[in-house]
Order: sequence, then structure tokens, then C-alpha cells
Amino acid sequence: MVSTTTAAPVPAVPPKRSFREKMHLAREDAIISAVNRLLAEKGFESMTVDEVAAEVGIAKASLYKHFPSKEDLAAAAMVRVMDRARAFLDSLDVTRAPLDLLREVARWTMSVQLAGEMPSLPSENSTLRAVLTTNKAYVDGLMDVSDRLGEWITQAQAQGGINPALPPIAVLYTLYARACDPVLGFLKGTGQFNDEQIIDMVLSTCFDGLCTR
Amino acid sequence: MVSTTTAAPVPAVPPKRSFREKMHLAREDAIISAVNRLLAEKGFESMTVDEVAAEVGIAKASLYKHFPSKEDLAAAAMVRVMDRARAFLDSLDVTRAPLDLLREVARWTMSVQLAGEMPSLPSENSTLRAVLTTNKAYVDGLMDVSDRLGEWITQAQAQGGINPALPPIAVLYTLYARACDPVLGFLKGTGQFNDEQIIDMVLSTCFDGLCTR
DNA sequence: GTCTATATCACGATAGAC
DNA sequence: GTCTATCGTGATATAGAC
Repeated sequence: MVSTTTAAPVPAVPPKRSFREKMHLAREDAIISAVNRLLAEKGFESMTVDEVAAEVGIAKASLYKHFPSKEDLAAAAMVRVMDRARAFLDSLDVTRAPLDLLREVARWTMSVQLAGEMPSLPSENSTLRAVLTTNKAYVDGLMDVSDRLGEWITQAQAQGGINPALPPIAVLYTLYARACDPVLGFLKGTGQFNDEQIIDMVLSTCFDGLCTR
Repeated sequence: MVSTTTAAPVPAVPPKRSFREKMHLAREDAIISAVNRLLAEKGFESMTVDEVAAEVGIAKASLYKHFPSKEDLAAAAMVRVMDRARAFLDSLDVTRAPLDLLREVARWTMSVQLAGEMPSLPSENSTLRAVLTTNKAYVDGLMDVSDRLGEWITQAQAQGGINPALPPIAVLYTLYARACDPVLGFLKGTGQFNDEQIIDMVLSTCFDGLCTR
């Protein structure tokens, strides 16, 4: 019999429950990844729960043990992308000019879309909106991002970088709209430009406009 | 018995067939109007053929005597809006500066969307794209509009009005994208602006950019 | 060409065994 | 929690009488 003193160190907390918890989270993470990808590729209405289950490799009924509805699946994907956005904001050097920060945010948003990782939801679907607006994680994340961008927008307007004649809310929505700008896909479809060129062009039209400077 | 000489003048061509033809076209016109409105309100996937039939006031089976599929209904609505666009282009004073003409086109496009008359289609639906790309009236209309706008774009770039560093195709797509710009609806949803203010703001960001001039 | 009635099917969601 | 099998619903499209 082996002495108990040779046993590997045992954590004070039994690992079994923690392990199952990790597996549970990993499974949900795989689900959200599939949902995110399918939402980016086909949109909410065209995405089917069967496709999600097939991509994850589990049965559809198992999906519903994790998320109670298709709307909640989409909401989870939106929470994740919102978390990604907040992490990106955290990574920025806030000593830079607010206008540069906003430009980087737009660039990041468009790169996520071009990478096929930006979920796209219809803005008119009522049941989806109901789930989203009652999802605290999503609403909190959206407000956090909006507050931080709003701060930079007003600072950039005060410094003369952003047109002060524009209401800040209009600037904010214009930046948000880059996440679903169809121009990116159109330009990609021509096959004439690579992703970096596309982003640079749309960044140019977004911040400098179509007219000659 | 009344003399035949007192009869009302009779057209050389019997009107009966022409009348039925007019009724037929009027009915199809009503169908397309309903489709156009519903496409603008709910989008292609959420619009149901039952709704279209109900709004027109006819049975669903009658709809399918006029249009063979839901996709063809949407295509007909796209053809009509394309015809409206071409009529608007015809109405413009072509002696004006090309940049002004392009601005007017963007303004018209956004006003149509704000009026709830701009049908919105998904760009990824394959069956819909198949019907659209085989619809000669639609393809011809789209090419005609693109050609005319493309001419003005290159002229405006030659004259220094539009940034010559931008590929004309990027400028064209940026203008097209105003037809489905979600910023219009977002700003309208705030309740803080009227339609004219919204259009002016988005026109400003589109042509002059977010940055201060 | 218009109608009523129905075929057909895809999809979201659930039941129940393990 | 995962599975197989199924339900219920709503949608496109069609049959067939008039």
C-alpha cells in the first residue's frame, strides 16, 4: 500500500463539481460560438436551431437544456460579442486622442464583421427584442460601451476632431452601424480588394466623407 | 326604337379586352404596393404571403395566379422601386454639378426609406438571389441606375468634388447603402428629430464625414 | 381568375427513456 | 444532461369547384 504522504496535493475544494462546471461552461461556449458564426453568416431568421445543434454536434433537445429558446441563443451571442467589444476598449491606450480611439473602434468592428464573427439581428423582431431588453448582461454591456464611446465622442467634439454640429447620439449610431455595414460585403464580393483595403476605404468614407478634403 | 346614329362613338378597337387588361394590371399594381409596404416594414423573411393576400383583399391562391412564388413577389417590388429611382433620375436637372446630383439621389433614397416605402431584402438568401438575377427588368434597371450614377461619380471625382482616391465602385456602394441605413431608423426611434433633420445629418456624415471640416 | 380547402413541409419546442 | 422520436404550428404552394 502506498503511503498517503506520496499522494499528489489535493485542493481544499473537491474538484469534481468544478470539473463538471468547467465542462458545462465549455459546452455552452461551443454552443455560443456556433450561434455566433451562424448568426453572422445567415442572420437570425435564417438560422435554425437544428443547424446549431448539428454544428455543435449535440442533439437539439440538449441545446434546450442550456438555453430556453432560440432568442436566448441569440442573446447569448450578443452578450459575448459585447464582452469582446469591452475587452477591446480595455486594451486601448486611453492617452491617445479620442478621435483616434473612435477610429480604432470602428476598425475593430469592421474587422470582426469581415472575419464573419459579427452576429446580425433584425431590429424589428418583437420577441427577440423582448428577450434582449430583459437580458441584464446584454443591456449592461451595451450601456457600458455606449457610455465609454459617448465620452470619447464629446471629448473629440470639444477638441475639434469630430464635427460638433452633429448630435453625439448620431455619431454613436453611425459608429454602431459599421458593425452591419453592407458595403464591406459588397466590396469583398467584387474580389478586387483585400480586407485591409476595404476597411481603410470604409474608414475613410466614415470619418472623412465621400467629398474631397 | 332609337336610331343607331345617336349611339355614342365607339372606339375602333373593342374595349373589352383592354378593360380586362387594365383591371389585371391594376390588381397586380395593388399586389406590388402591398408587397412593397410589407417588405419595407418587416423584411422578406418575416413577410408572409397570407399577409399580402389579406392586405390586397384577395385569396392567397389568386396571388399565385399572378406571381409564381414569394420570391417573384419581392422581385416585382424591387423592379418597381428601381423604376421609381430611374424616374427620379430623369427628373433631375443634369446641368447641375454631379456632386449635387449625387447628393439629391442620396436624399431621395433616404426619404423613401423613412417613408416606409423602401423594400428591404436579405443579401444572403440564395433562392431570392436566383430569382432576382434572372429577372431581366430588375437587372436592366439596376445596371441603368448604376451606369448613370457611375458617370456622375467619375465626373465629380474629375472635378474634385468627390475624393478621387476612392474607387468609384466604393462610392457607388456607399450611396446604395443609404437605402438600408439603420441609422435612419435609430435616430427616428429617439423621437428627438424629424425626418428632414435626420436626412440632413446622415447626408452630412455621408458626404462630409464625422470629422470636422 | 377567384375562391375554399388542403397538401406538404420546415421549424421551434417537448416528452420520456436512459 | 444527452439522446431519439414526436408534437404543434405556421408557412409556401396547390387542387379543384365555380
